[in-house]
Amino acid sequence: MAVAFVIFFTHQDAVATMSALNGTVFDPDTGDTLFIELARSNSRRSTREFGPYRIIDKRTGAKDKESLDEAYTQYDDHGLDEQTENRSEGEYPDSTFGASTDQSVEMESRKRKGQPSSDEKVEGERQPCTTLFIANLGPACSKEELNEVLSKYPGLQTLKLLRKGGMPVAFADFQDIESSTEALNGLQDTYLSSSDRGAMHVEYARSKMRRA
DNA sequence: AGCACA
Repeated sequence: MAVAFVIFFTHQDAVATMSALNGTVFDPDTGDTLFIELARSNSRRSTREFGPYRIIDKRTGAKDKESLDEAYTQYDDHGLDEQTENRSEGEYPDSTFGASTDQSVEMESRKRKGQPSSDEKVEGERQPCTTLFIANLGPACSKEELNEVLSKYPGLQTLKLLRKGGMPVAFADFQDIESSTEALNGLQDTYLSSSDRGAMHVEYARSKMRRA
């Protein structure tokens, strides 16, 4: 029995197509009908693959289950970009269809032990960078106050305080990663006198600050 | 958890 996975752009499209095609006789000789249901987890695809649909059929003559696992393993290895995926944690079950390959089983067990695997970023930690992102600032926080605290650390170059939207956040750029790391470690979980909440939260910024 | 500027 062959198995196929089809990706749709929207959930609605998938459901509509499913109800339209379910039960369709596709082999007039045997009277076999299509059986369609929503997959247990989404196919994972890279953003590069948008546009015309692609057919992926990597069966090598092995039995269906094994060949599908193999196809999924290759598919997963191809250009997967977790960050650009519009997926929130827990929206889908942790185990995908391909989770029975040795590699993903190994990854699953590492996840449970809280260890990063080779091709997985450490949760909550970002790539070191000269720019720091500072959050959990109170509404009364001023640029002057922040500057006072930040300039205790050598190498501070630029400080920006953003107040648009909700609570203010700040970006602080340092001379080099050594300096920004010193400041990050020193300032993490420390309090500003203006704060009406918890301590500052400092991380490496997602992207380095661009100087004019 | 919240990440802009060019």
